[in-house]
Amino acid sequence: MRDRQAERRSETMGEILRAAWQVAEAEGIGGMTLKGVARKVGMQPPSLYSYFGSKFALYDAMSEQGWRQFMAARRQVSMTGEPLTDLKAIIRFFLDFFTQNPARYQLLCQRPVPGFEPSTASYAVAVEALEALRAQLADVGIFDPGALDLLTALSTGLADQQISNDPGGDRWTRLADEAVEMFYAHQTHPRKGE
Amino acid sequence: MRDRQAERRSETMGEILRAAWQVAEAEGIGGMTLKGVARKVGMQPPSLYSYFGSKFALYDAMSEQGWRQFMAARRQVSMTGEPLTDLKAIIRFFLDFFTQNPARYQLLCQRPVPGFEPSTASYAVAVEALEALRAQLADVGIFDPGALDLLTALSTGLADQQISNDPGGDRWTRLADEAVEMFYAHQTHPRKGE
DNA sequence: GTCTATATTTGGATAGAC
DNA sequence: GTCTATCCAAATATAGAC
Repeated sequence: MRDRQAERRSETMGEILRAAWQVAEAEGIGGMTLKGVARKVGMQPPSLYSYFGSKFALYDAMSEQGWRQFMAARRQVSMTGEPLTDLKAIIRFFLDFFTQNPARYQLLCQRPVPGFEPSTASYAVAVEALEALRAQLADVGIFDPGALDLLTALSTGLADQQISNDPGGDRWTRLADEAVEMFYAHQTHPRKGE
Repeated sequence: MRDRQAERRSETMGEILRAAWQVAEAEGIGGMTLKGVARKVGMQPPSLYSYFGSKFALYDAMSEQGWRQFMAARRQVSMTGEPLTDLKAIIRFFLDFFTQNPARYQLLCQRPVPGFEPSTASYAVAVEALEALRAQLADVGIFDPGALDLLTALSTGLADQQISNDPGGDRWTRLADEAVEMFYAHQTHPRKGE
């Protein structure tokens, strides 16, 4: 038999999370307040404590949800089977996903809230996302861990610059394909020892 | 005749700034409080207002000072005259300068404090730093504005990943030379139309 | 489960004495 | 120029009624 009680509860938690993201987007992740979230969801601030034990717990749930959404959306990116093309698609997706929502980038990829660190559960999903990128790289024949680190630096760097210095624009995101080509060429045709 | 009054004053401002950086380093840039700064400098919080009109004004002074220190330290980097070698040195310097002090990176390269934006004076120094990098690129024969953006993304990406995911280590900073080689090779030997 | 009321803390900022 | 005292606002969190 269905547990309507539990369904309702998780539904409300979803509403709160959605409201939290909206507030974070508008005020910055550090500027998000329980008052703002409560108002957006039509509650009084104390009521939120029935669902999340603290503000940090809410941050944590947002973090985990963010990475789950990342993975879910990532699976929707259509792959062609051509390695370089697919790698480009993944990186473009990464940039879209995060530049589209700077608060998400801050919470998931940085340490914007003094004192807050994601729980192990939330961290695990992030690791999963990194592992997916590693697998993608392996598909195109790149196995060097340093290459993976270089690619994450390149990706987050583009996202970060885009968000910080040209919000809403495409000054950096439009360099995505070129960046991947540069990266790919470097990994597959190293200058050293050739 | 020397204005001892003014000298004393600017000296004290320097002390406050130094204390502010220490607090920011310890608590995160967003966790910096006037109380903490005052205690570190041996004052009561209200006394700070004789020197800085608000917390944001203090942030702004820190930002400007940070970029000035960046430029000053940058000038000390010894140049060989060999384009690629010198570019590597600049980027290594950039990474050292910022990973050495994450709070500095946050304040100077990101938007970590909701509501705070650097004043035009402070921003001007940042622009100067970017201009210096542009000139450096021109020296090695690279004039494409997109290339400059790509290099800033690469640099900040390495710094960001280093600070966020391996603080105190060198997992990303050690990739600096390789990153510059990759970048340089890409700019000087483009695949397209060759 | 949600509310009102309130506790608690904290931090930025001002007033005015010295 | 620095202090004490204080204000004000905001935000997290708890207690207890309904």
